[in-house]
Amino acid sequence: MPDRPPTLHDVAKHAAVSTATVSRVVNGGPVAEPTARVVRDAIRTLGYVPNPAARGLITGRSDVVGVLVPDLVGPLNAAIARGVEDVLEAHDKLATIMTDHRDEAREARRVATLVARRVDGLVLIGSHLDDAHLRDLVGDTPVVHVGAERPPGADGIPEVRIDNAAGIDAALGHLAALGHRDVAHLAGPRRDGAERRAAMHDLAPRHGLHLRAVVDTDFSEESGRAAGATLLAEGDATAVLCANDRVAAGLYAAARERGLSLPRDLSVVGFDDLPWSGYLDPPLTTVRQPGRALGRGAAARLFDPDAGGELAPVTPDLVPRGSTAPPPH
Amino acid sequence: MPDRPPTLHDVAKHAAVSTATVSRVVNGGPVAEPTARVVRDAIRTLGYVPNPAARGLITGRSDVVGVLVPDLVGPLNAAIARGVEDVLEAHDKLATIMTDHRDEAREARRVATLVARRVDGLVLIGSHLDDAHLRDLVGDTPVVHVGAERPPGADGIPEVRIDNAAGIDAALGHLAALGHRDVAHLAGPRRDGAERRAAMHDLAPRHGLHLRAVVDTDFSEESGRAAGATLLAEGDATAVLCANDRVAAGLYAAARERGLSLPRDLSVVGFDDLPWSGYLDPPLTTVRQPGRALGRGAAARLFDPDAGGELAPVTPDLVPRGSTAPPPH
DNA sequence: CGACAGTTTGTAAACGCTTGCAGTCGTCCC
DNA sequence: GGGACGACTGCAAGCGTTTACAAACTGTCG
Repeated sequence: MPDRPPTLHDVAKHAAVSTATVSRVVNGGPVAEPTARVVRDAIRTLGYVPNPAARGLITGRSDVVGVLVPDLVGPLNAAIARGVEDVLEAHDKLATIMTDHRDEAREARRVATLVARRVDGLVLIGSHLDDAHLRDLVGDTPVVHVGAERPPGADGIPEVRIDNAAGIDAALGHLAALGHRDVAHLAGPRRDGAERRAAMHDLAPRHGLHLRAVVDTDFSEESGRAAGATLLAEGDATAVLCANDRVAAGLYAAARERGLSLPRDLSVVGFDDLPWSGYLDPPLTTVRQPGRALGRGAAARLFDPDAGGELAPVTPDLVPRGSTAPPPH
Repeated sequence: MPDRPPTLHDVAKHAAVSTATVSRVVNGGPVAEPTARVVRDAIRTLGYVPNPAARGLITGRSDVVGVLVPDLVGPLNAAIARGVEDVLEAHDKLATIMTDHRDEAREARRVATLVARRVDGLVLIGSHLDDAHLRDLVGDTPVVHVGAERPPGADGIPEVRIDNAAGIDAALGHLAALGHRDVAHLAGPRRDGAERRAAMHDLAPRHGLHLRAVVDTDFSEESGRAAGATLLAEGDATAVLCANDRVAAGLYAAARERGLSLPRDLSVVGFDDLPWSGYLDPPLTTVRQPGRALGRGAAARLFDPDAGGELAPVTPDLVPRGSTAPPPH
């Protein structure tokens, strides 16, 4: 191994040409074939590898994009990161992943670090930062949000989201196919909750389903248990579509308390596909957040010049497991 | 936002000093307080942020370390990455995480990419590369392995591993405390398997436990089922310590087939704490791989100048769950 | 045969920063 | 009072690239 990695100069000297020529060979500039051959040989024998830092100094691009992930424990965020990496790899760029931005200040600091490093773009997953602050931090570095719960009208920074309606649609189709006619919904708050609820109202009829009841939750398991108890007391739905998996877990508890057996007496569908959803008893049929596709979409957005606003939402898919079955009777 | 981020020159002009002085202020060189104040003000009003690429060109350091992770799906690798990040953050460095190096060629390419970027160090998790090839790729970039299954004697590149004996010791202590006297072991292959098996032989007596049987597996669930069936046929142990969680899951199956109820008839302990281990029925008591500590150890190693070889192994901890209970009778 | 377009190559000036060296002061000591 | 010494500061030379710009050819065409 060379003590000091070879530089453009070394190659130039070795090939008896100017550094400009070597640079052109490396970056595909106009250079006569014989010369190019000599240079390529020199590069090979010296084991020359361009130093991206120097190039970046001039071009202004670092070929790195920063990814901020709240955590990597669940498969969803990991999958998103993975999707981002997919497209970065295709563009010969690198991802710098930072995790665990617990609070806004911490996250802001990290964004600043990344911007200082002149990243070519930023993918923010589940960000806390409001648009104004963010804009201020990043200057004109391209940014994309993934799955941040932001107000619907927040403009400026593009965002990749899933198509909640499509997810609900898939779940309803599944239930209809099993023979259900009467469904209920444990709804959630904020934007995702609202969209899912709206989709229930819109789409249930199209599957020939009757939406018998909607009870609110705050997305937590406990609220799911409480809302589930309320729902089950009415007892005229054979299937419940939950706003997320946590709520579904709460509904499991409520059903157990009532002495119901799942999925014999009641079918349950979740939303998100959390890591443990497949290990519930019975394993939860749920709508999976398509993490990798989300990540791909976000990264693609970074390179696409076309203007801001919303991106085409990504379609989630249904994961049929043991919590759904034909209705009783 | 400025069209072009301010440079050292801009600050120097604004503060009426030379760029050298500004640089010294930024990096804590010797500069008189009044001057420093003026410069600091200029930096603040201009919003100057040093460009690490330029610095790196000169100093040779990029303040980035590369982390190669096979995947981010399980909590273990994510935790390792997190641990690495912990210590990097303390050193004002950044982690560049690349995932999914499925095969050796792909991994080699990624290592090369990272080295070309002049990373300050490399943390390789579960690497496929053999030492010679790796050495060749990285030149004198510091490298640390985490949890690679390499031959025990492989020298040169430091490696962080867990203390398998300590893990076994904790598990045995747990079983002894519950009142068990007769234990068995479903052993695994390779280095980890061998160490765990050796620890069983060494340590069981010290806990007053009698190691009644050892059956081999290949770390797979199916081999665990088969080996488990063999083991249960003998039936003189009240607790089985499995080489890993997969094997333990196999043993669950074997026990079920035999009509045994866990943990009433048999206590089972796993090793690794896979994502689903807590969702088995009963939830598996297991020895958890301390991912974050592993990551911390690895990263710390990167900065420590002290010489190669093995690192102090990291102690795993026991996660008591539902698969262990006092022995029957 | 000279001008002209094209092609290929080299020259040199950036890019934003660090750092060895040398200069400029003001002090201290004998 | 003069030299030595320190403490600051500026000058300028890099670091490894890219990239206008210009130079040097090769043919081509009139």
